[in-house]
Amino acid sequence: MENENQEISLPTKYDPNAIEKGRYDFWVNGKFFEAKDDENKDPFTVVIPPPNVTGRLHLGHAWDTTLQDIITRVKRMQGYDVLWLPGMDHAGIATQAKVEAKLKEQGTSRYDLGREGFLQQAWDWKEEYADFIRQQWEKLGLGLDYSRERFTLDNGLSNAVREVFVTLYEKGLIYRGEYIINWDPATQTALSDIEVIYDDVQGHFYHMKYPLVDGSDEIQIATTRPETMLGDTAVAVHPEDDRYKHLIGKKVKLPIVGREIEIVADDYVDMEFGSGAVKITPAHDPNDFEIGNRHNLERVLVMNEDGSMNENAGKYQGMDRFACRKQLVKDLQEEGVLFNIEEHMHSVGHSERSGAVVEPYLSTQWFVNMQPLADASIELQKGDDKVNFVPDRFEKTYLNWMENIRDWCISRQLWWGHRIPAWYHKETGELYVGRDEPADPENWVQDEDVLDTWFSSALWPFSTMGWPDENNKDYNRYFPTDVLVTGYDIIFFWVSRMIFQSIEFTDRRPFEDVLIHGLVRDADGRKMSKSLGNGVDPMDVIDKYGADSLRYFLATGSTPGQDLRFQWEKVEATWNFANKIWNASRFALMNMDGIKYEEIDLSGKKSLADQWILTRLNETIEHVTRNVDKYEFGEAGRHLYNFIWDEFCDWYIEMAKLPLYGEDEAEKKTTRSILAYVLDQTMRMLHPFMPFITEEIWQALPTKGESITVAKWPEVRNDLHNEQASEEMKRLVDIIRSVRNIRAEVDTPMSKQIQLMIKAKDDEVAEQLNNNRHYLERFCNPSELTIDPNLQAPEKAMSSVITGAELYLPLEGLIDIQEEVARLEKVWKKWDDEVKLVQKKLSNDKFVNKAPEHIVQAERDKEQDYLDKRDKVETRINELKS
RNA sequence: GGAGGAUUAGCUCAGUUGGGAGAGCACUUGCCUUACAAGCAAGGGGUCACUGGUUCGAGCCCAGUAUCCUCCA
Repeated sequence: MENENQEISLPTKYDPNAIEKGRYDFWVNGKFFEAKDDENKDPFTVVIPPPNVTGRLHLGHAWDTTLQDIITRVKRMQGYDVLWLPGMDHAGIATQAKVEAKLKEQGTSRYDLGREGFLQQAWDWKEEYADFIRQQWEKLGLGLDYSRERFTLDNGLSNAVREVFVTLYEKGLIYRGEYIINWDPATQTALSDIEVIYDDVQGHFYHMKYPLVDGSDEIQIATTRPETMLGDTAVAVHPEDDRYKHLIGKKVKLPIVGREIEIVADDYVDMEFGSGAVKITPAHDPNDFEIGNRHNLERVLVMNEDGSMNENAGKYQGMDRFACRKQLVKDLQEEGVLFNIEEHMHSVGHSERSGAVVEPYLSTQWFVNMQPLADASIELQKGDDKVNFVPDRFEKTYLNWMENIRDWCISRQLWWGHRIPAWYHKETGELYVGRDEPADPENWVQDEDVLDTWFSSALWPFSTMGWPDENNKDYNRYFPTDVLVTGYDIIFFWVSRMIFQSIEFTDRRPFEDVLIHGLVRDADGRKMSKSLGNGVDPMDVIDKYGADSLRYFLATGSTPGQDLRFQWEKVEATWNFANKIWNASRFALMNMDGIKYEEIDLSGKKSLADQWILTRLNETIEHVTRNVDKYEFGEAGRHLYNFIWDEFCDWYIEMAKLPLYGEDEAEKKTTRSILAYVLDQTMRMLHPFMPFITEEIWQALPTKGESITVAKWPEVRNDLHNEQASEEMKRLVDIIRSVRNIRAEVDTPMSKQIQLMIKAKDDEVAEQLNNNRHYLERFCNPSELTIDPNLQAPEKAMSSVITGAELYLPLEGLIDIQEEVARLEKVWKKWDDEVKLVQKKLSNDKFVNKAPEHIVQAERDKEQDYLDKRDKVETRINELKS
């Protein structure tokens, strides 16, 4: 007995925490999110961009995954066999840094533990944080297929990585070589080009002079990194530079060091810049390295891997690079070598991970020869099977990078990652690269380095599906994937690399579409960062306003490709929306009288409001479906918002109260049916955006099915469409608004009854209005309601003209004739302006002749309407004046 | 230096094949109407950055200018 009316005791306020609790378990236990391998359905696949196992998810993750969740939930409801594959990334440098920090706190280090011991620690870390991330996915309500969760370091993926490395090596696309790479002295590993962030830094330009060995002259050079002079092996000038032509081939004596180095000619040198002479340090600068190659220069490395100076730095050995710079500058000044220091703004590379100043450093590393792979990627974009970037402008960003591709340094001096499958023979030094270790492992030593994390991420769309086993069921069914969702900040890091690896190894694009979104910024438009302390934890937002509010805000807060500012007020506004939905449903449930799904009957005699809301529902279904298909979630969300709040709540529910509170059982049943039906359909459309509240409401409503997650996506029902009803409804709303307006004008609240007289244009309109006079009675609260085409306008009354009718509100005592005339004159002016505007258009022959027929006709209709209104207002003014 | 984005109401942003500018928040006024006062009703507020061009018609298309922001070199 108590349970029967349980819904009536629903709290008046929407409490997200109460609703969201336990719902995810219901979904996961029901296996609603698992791909079904159902041959009767088309597959639809998305792979999650695997978050780093380093820590918490941020708002960017929440945004990215919400978009994917919306896409996959819609597709699931539209009848696809959906696979949304979850997983995480081992994040080499980032994770290793965290684990090392933890070890340091414990007073130990990776060197104490050894490689095996350290890796065990890292795996423990991974397990802990993987759990943490899954909990966050749960709170966000993501419909992930956990039965297929993958990790970049698991056996299958490691296998794929090895296969790719060895194959590329065998094809000559991976090579080992000595090059200038970006060295991070803090983490002591190589970085790829895109892991270096360039910042403009206020530094100095140090001007020095090197004396010629024969003492005949000196040559001026300048540098921003004076400590590298210790490794100078030449000075270069432009071959055409008349100032220096006579010095080419001569030698200068390197100050401090005492080494004799040659003056070489190279047209790389810019004659206009500085003195026109450049010091050359092949081991510490990429351009100098190239010049060194051309002139067979010695490469003198003066730094250790930790950024301290090495034995080649002479008396500076052991000093940190920056301390050395300071001391060296002092010494050079004393010797008179360094004669000027200039303030200088220049761009300095910093490690994306550690923030340390990156050192261009000579080192032996593994590289991918990118040109052939990039060529194939560019070629792909010329065909029908290209990757569709959304918005498409990002294709240019992508292609531009591919067209200016540089070789990819893939080795990292870390322990946490895929160890490079290369071995060196202990005796002969012979190199062996293979899928398996050498047959006689005791004679070989494996390369110490691991691969760049992105090397494994690049394989994610197919390595997660069982590749390289090309007979794998998932690989055959779910690959290529349908859409990838990610931020524009990792187009180069990840999107590009997935594309070229996929082409190379599967001969297909990895995904049909790439939906690119922006960055989440703070309310002031700044990037969220640890140093600024302006980050917002999505879990805090959820705790306060619920996952549904956060998700709706993220999904509708911007347009594709644009950044998104996080504002608490907006999340709160979304909560208000959820609360509105909650209360509308509460109202419906309270008046449903326990109607069962089977009892829902839309065939009964429908009221104007019924017909209208069903028509609007159709239109909303059309708009939402179309926009969701285009990834225009903002537009889709707005259509839902407006439909639910402005139409369903503000008008339909209010109008439905008439039959619901009345006596006619048939009317009640139809109204209940329509309330249930419209809410059911609306909840389905809103579900991908706000999964929790919609499931809660849907379960409470008379609906059929186990869960809204697997309910069918709404479709337009032509049998429930009625344009005529929409027009009649519009007139009714016009009248009600006009009356409210006049009431406000004369300070007469709704509670006070007024007399309402409506002069309909003709009998037809009069009949329509009469058929719906119960609505006018409810919303206008008239003491007396007259609807008559032949109405005699009363003298003392407020009036209003709408399309097809005139309204009069005799308000003796409240009405000031002069004020009313002044008010009407404003109204007249408004209509007169409209008339002039439209007539100007219509008097333009070019418009009439060239514009489409329906546009011209619409203008003619408007002209009639405005003229009619203006004249009626004019007549009224004259009546009042006389 | 190259590429891209932004510029619309006080603030944050929509505006999708070019056909009379919208939302949320904020503001003003009136309402405790039995779903919701975190609500309801009414209202104020914009030379759509600027200058040209295309067009019968431009917030939208084209060219240029200004300011801001990103990416690449």
